Amino acid sequence: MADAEADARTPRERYRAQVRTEIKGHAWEQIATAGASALSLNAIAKQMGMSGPALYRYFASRDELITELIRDAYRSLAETLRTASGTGAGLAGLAHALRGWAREDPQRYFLIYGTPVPGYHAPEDITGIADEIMKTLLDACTALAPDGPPSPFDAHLEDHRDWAAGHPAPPTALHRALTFWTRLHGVLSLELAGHFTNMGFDRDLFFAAELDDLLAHRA
Amino acid sequence: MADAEADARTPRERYRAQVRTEIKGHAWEQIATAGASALSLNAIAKQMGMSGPALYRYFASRDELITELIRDAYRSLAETLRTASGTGAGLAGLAHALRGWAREDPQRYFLIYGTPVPGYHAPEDITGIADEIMKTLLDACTALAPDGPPSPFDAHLEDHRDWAAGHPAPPTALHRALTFWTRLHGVLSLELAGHFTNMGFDRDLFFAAELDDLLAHRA
DNA sequence: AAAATTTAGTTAGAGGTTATCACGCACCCG
DNA sequence: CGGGTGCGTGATAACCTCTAACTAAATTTT
Repeated sequence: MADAEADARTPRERYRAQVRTEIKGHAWEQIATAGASALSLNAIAKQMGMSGPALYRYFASRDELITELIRDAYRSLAETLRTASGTGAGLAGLAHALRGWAREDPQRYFLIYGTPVPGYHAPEDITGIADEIMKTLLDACTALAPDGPPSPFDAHLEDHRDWAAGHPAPPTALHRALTFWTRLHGVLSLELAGHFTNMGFDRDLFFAAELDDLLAHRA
Repeated sequence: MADAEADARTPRERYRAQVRTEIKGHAWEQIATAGASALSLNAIAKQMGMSGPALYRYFASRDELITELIRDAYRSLAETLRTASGTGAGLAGLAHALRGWAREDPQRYFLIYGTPVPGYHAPEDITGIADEIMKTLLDACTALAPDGPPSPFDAHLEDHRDWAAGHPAPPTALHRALTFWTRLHGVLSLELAGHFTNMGFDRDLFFAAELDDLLAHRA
């Protein structure tokens, strides 16, 4: 969890960066145990032994802190997937990396893919990270041999591939990337939210089955 | 939106029920426009022209109000699906009913399937409604002809079918019900959260494609 | 080195929230 | 028509975010 802003020039900046990451550490702890809506700047300050308003030297508002956490979550996910992509394990490797990352801290996953708050819009640079995530996903999908003729929806995607940001993936790969995303999110999100808890079946097996179907896609 | 508790015996109970539903009405309004975490009892009271603590005559706490809203959301979804099931449109009908219901009020959908708050556990009777939803889903899946030999995961489900609550669905139907749920939730959840907004493709077409794949499932 | 500036942290306070309490008043039932 | 029941009130406590004014310390400039 080495923070990028830990190595700064002047001692002042070093200290400032260190306090910022310590604040974020306590914030993550609170989020993991009580959810993002229960995050309290006051409580964080108390934990750090200083009084409330001091935190406003480091984050302009509660929303800015949360935005920063969202940014870090995106960065962490992007790095996890990039690493998994580097091992050459393909789409399946990406899937298991995603699931591992999500189960490691469910609330972090929900910070990205959970209930949206109606007013909120993520800052521009975050969509950049999201694009990188999509890129590694598209890479893995392109690596798979195209299996069968493009479906009608594949053709539609071919005509609306702006979101691929110039990635040279064939239309079937575009489609597979999309379904990879939505299907795994479907399983994962319900699993993490505890909707499977009294259902008795094996979550690992179900995820694996869903992944298999995703990989063994015929035309 | 006729509430079940609207027709009560004594005038007192009638009035009480009416006020309760009016409170819930304002609550839904707030949730739709600002999300559940921004729901404020105080604001509701102000809207209704009475002062804060009065609402505690009708709901013991903010949590109890939200729980009641969740209950109503489940009931509404169950009824919607039951109705769709009655029209004989099959699984596809259920899918479109689900999507229509979700898009009608995204925050209501997320109240059920969105980010879980770590401490919270839904009361017993809500799981009963969830069971009914699963039942109508299993009915529709059973109505479809079983297509091919059961997969290994189908076999696993056959051994862990407690969640089906005695429903006589064949294992392939159990599996299809599960994937229907998770896959459509995956698409729907990301769509409602706005993750598709700048991607250019047609959400209706994508949903239809995902549904087609779900229905045309080979072995 | 001393002075000036920047920055961290403090307390006080405004305005918001949930929730409890004690009280008055009105309604409904016997 | 009297008396219990229940509704709504204001006051209050304990939180919350966030602003403002001030102190003290560290850094930078002269």
